[in-house]
Formats: sequence, C-alpha cells, structure tokens
Amino acid sequence: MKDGMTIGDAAKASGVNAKLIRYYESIGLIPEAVRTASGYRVYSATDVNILRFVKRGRTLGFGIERIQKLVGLWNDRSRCSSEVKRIALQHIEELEAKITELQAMRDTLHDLADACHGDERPECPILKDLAS
Amino acid sequence: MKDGMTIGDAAKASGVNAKLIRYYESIGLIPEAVRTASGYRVYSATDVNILRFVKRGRTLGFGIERIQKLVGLWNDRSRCSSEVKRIALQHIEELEAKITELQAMRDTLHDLADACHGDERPECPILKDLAS
DNA sequence: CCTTGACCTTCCAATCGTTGGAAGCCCCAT
DNA sequence: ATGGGGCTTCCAACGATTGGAAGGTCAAGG
Repeated sequence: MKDGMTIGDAAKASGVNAKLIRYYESIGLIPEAVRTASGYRVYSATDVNILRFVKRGRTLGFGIERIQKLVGLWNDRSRCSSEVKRIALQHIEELEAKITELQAMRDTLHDLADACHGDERPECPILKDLAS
Repeated sequence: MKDGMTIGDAAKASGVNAKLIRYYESIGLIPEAVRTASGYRVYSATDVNILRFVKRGRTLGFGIERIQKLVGLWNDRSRCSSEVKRIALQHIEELEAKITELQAMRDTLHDLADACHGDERPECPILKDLAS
C-alpha cells in the first residue's frame, strides 16, 4: 500500500476511535474501506477528511442520519446551500427545544434547592415536591 | 383484592406506562408487586405514590440510579435534608453543563447559518466548517 | 355456557452512539 | 521463533423506553 494507513493511524489522524470507524462503516455512514490481502482496512487522506467531517458534525450535535445527509450534500458539487441551511436550522430548533427543557428542569430544581435548608433536619421541600 | 388495582389502573393513576412500571420493578427501582392467584400484579395507593415520585424525578431529569437514592431518602424519616440537597445541587450542576454544551452547539451553528446564503448556489459556509 | 375483546403475563428486540471484551490472525522487531 | 502490539470479527453492555409476539385471564353480553 503506497498511500494508505491502517485504521489506527486513521483514528489518530481524524480523532475518531478505531472502533467507531468500524461502526460507522457497518451502518453505511462511511464507505467500506479497501482491504489489504490479509484483511486490514486501508484509509486514504480523503477518508480521513470524511471522518473529520463526521466528527465535527457529531460535536455540533447532529445525529448520524443527518450527518449522512450532510456528507451526501458535501459530495454533491451542484447542491443548493439552502438545503444545507434548512438542515442546520432544523437542528438549531431542536437544540433550542432541548435547552429550554433542561433550563426548566434547572430552574425548578434551583427554586427547590433554595427553599431547602440543607441541614441535619429531615424537613425537605425537594422531597415534598417530588412526592406531590 | 379489596384495595388493589391492576397495573393498567396504576399506570393511569400515576402517569407511568405499564411497560415502564414492569421495567422499574425488574431493575429494583420499585419493590416487587404483590400478585393475584393468577399472576396479575396488584398495586396500592402507596405504590401509585411511589410511581408518581419516580415520574416527577424523571421529569426533572434525574437518572434512575439517583431517583433510587431519593426514594430511599424519602422513606427514611430520619434523613438529613442536606443529603437530598446535595444530590439536587449536583444534578443542577450537570444540567448546567449540558445546557452550556448545547448552547455552544447552537451558537456555532447559528453563526454558520447566518453566514450561509441559503439560496440555490452551492457555496456553503456550513459545509466548509464541517470539512475544516 | 361460550365467545369476544380488553387486559394481563413473559420474553425478546430495537432504539442511539459508543465502548468494552474475547478469541484469533497479522506484522514487525528482537 | 517468540513476543507484543495492532488488526480482525462477534457479542454485549450502557439508559430509558418502546414495540411486538405468544399465550393466559377476566368480565360482559348473546
């Protein structure tokens, strides 16, 4: 193999765990890797770029399925940017919803914790709320 | 059975799905239900209270394990409220961390979406970032 | 009494993304 | 050739929930 690296090297180069790379391949997120005669997967610089793309997408909270779509758009030179933007905006909406939900949890708990003396006495507004 | 209800009734009364009630029993979060001669689970008003406690805890984002601890403290009349408060504060911290993480994702994506024309042209800062 | 339909039972599987282990093969260096 | 580290595949677990299949039970109505 002249230009290829092993899965371990690709993992180091992309920041994606070797196990995860195999998983991504198994679910069809990335194409099946070329193999050496003995069965080792071989990766090129292009493959590493795809892996980095995937990793960045995960960091931004995109689900695998959505990343798959983005990879497709990435490889389609004639795609409209509007299509990508639509996916991003939808993801932003979902992030907002999750954030709002978590903030509501935090605020409620914050109020309860404020009302709780937090001393050696058994009286506890937090448990009182949970039992309500 | 004089005072008992079926799992379906307990589900309606507590808001916890019957399947989930069985699951909670299987992992030991709630005690094993009494059974009728034919094997049906029987629930009391007290059981429903526990289920509501669990559901409220889940709504506030507590994990099962932590809820288990809270149920234990709830049943311990001599517990310190400080112990409950400590759990709540730790959970608040974790919620904050998750919120911050999601906000960072949202902010980054927001900037990228702003920079993206979102028209029929292929030029797209979002994909450019992902590929970086 | 018998059927019907709604409920209950258990067991098994899928979700989502990732990580871990076991068993076995491959490659390189000593 | 012996060791050790990386590679392979397969299987399982995480957390919480949901779904389905196959079969038993209960209550109501014909």
